[in-house]
Amino acid sequence: MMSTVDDTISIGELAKEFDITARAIRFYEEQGLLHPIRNGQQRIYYAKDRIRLTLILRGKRLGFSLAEIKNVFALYDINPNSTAQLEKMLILTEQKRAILEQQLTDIHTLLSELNDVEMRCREELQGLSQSVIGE
Amino acid sequence: MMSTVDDTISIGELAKEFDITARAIRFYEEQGLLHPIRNGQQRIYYAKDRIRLTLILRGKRLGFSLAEIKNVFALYDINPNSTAQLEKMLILTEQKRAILEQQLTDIHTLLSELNDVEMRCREELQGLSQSVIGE
DNA sequence: ATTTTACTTTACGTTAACGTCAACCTAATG
DNA sequence: CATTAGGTTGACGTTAACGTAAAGTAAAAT
Repeated sequence: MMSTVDDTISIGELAKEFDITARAIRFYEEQGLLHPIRNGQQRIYYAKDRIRLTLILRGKRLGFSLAEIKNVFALYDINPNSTAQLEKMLILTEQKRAILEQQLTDIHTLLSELNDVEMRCREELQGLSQSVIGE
Repeated sequence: MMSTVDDTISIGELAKEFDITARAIRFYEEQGLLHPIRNGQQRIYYAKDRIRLTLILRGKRLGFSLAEIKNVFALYDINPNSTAQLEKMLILTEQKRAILEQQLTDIHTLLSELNDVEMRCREELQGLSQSVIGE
């Protein structure tokens, strides 16, 4: 067998690497988010597919739908020739930005609230252990 | 009619205020996230319900499920008496914190990428207008 | 008095994002 | 050569978070 020193991986390896199922990866392909090359019947994945997957999962963590993520990909893929397209793209990016910045403030709010809960917890625990010691 | 100067509102008003449907509000109640008082058959909402709704919607924006949001509410509602409960609570808040901080880095990454796209767009547009002027 | 208007419950429909078989292929291994 | 370990394509099932339609109630306005 030839020493095929390439950077390609199978769907199973890719799944393991990203801790998702092969089914999910095939689904992303169905939805047009991935376009792996075939070796006969089997899918083979390159580094660029890993990058795509990274972007997909990040988008998901942020609450974007797969359709929205596909749109974002389109922003990168379009060869921006027409002024109209470019301006549409600017509008889209602005919308995303607004959502993301709302999320930023949401997260900061929630984090500080979590801090409060945590502090109250620790104080309670402190009090409990004190009363046990005191007994 | 008496000048019932109270701070209560109907489901319709609440829906309008938060720009969601009454159905959604009833659904949150079904799931145990809201507990409005009744006036006969009708639901009436107080300020504390508004606060709850604010928290629900914020949680949703951050990608939490309604079940998770309910759990977070439980964190506040529990009268924390047992050490075990308090420690369980600390574990939960830590998990949330980890997720939120992951989201923070995700968002910063995405925002800077959006910046790149935007800049490239503006440059393209600049180039186009230049070539038009030059003609 | 009747027509709006706003509410109620019940219940079935919908969409996204996969999970979960089933039935098949195919390369490597004992 | 039979078996295991991966992969493949259907195709149907599942869950969350509501949407939507039907049928009834209750107060308010005409």
